[in-house]
Amino acid sequence: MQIHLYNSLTRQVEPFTPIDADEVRMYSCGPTVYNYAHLGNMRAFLFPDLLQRVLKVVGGYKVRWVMNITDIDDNTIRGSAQGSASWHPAMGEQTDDVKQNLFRYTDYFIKAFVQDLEAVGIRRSGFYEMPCATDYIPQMQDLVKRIVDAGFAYVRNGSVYFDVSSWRQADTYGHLITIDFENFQEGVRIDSDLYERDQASDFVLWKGRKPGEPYWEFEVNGEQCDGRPGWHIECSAMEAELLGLPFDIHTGGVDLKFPHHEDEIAQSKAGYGVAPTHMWCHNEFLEVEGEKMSKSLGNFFTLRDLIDKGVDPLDVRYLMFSAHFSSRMNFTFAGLEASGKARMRVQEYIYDVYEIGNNNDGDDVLEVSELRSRVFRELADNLNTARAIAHVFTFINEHPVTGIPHVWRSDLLRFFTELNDIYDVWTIGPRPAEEELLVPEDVLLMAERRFEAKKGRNFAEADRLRDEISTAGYAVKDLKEGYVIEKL
RNA sequence: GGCGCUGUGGCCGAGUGGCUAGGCAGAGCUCUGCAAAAGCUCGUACAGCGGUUCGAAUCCGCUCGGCGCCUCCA
Repeated sequence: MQIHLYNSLTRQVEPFTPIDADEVRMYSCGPTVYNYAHLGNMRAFLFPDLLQRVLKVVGGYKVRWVMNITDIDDNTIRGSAQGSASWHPAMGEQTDDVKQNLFRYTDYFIKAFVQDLEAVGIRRSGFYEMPCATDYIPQMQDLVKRIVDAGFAYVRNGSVYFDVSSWRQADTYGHLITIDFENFQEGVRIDSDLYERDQASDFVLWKGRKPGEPYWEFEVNGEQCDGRPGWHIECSAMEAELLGLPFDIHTGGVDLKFPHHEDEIAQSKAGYGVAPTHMWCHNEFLEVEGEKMSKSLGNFFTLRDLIDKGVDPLDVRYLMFSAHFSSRMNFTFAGLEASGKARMRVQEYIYDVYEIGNNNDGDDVLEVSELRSRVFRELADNLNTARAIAHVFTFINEHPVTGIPHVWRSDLLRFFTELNDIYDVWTIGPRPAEEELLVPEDVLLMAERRFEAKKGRNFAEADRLRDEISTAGYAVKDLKEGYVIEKL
């Protein structure tokens, strides 16, 4: 099915066609690993996961998906420095080797990050590669040199800066946003690193080494420039190395449009002579309880915070899919709970489908294939998950499983399997056998006594025992014959 | 200040000028000793004002509110 996507570059929805017919190449801006991923991060990573799955399942493409990990920047340096408050005992002892410290620090958060991704159904197997910036230093240095050689960068005190004003004479600077240069150049940009720049608008490609910080040797035109890569250069270099230029789709959060992505475009064009991609897809921000998520407001949540509260991370995944990725989303606990219930309703329906009896009243399977094309059409249309799932619920409402003819069964199962290749929040299989709950003896006994009391129409005693059982953490529910005990 | 986004029923959230998305909550009914669970039924909302139009949540203008980027935050 033809996929349509909103392109931030052209500001419209356009039909998507990969450059190479047999494989879509896609790059996503990943995390800086100095902390646990928060909910906003999860949204920014669930977006490309959804996208690559839709490309595979609905578009029928193979996908080569790369998401970078920024492991060298001010934050990771600060976090791994001697005496850092964010150094975790599990990282081991700090050594005298600052680079060693950096890697121990980032390794810890990379592992945590991958765990978090897996928890919300972003599988490691979905990626072609998750490159760390520090593994591609030579490629970055090569790109920096190319830009210098092309005349669009200059060295100043051991750092290398991109020369925006000379670039503007050669090409456009401001593809993704409209830059007001009058305002821009006079801007109050304070360079806290005390580096000199020709203009406030120039950005750093390579940062000269500072005492006590990790660095890599580098020489530019005879000048010694030992230091570390700037943030933007990482992506430009790794894209070229792992995907080749130009590739098909670049994703990231809206906040990265400027300066990060704009600078990426400028660097790649200046150094490689090619724009990285012609399709930029951005996800909007996540807000919490109607306000921007921030530590000071006390509404800042990592995925781990929620898991600690007993939240099923798959409910988080489902919740993120309930709104369009291009609109801001308001995270609330009520909404999370609603998502959990909605998700379970579909799950129950899937279980029920497995139990469809020999009902041969109908033979028309068209409705299932119509459901499939309706749902997939929405997903193909710029990933409209909200409308897609609405069709599923409409179907469920119109077709209670008890009235479904047996001939629909295999088609429904095939549909839900396909859908779950994208959503990945359900179990496609028969309802699991009633787990033998590890119900304590005394609860079993109380339940049995209650049942006897009930049979003897001693309802007061029955209710009293039910209260006692729920105090113990279990719920007893009556069936036509007998009862079941569930954990609360 | 510059650039841009946004305001939908109790909550979340789709909506391409005309055909009352969907979910959750809530209410009623059925079932039940009572509950729970389940099933059935029920919601005509689009910030305000004005305009364009046969017709506006949707287009235009203004007002009010919220938000983002311009600060190495997804």
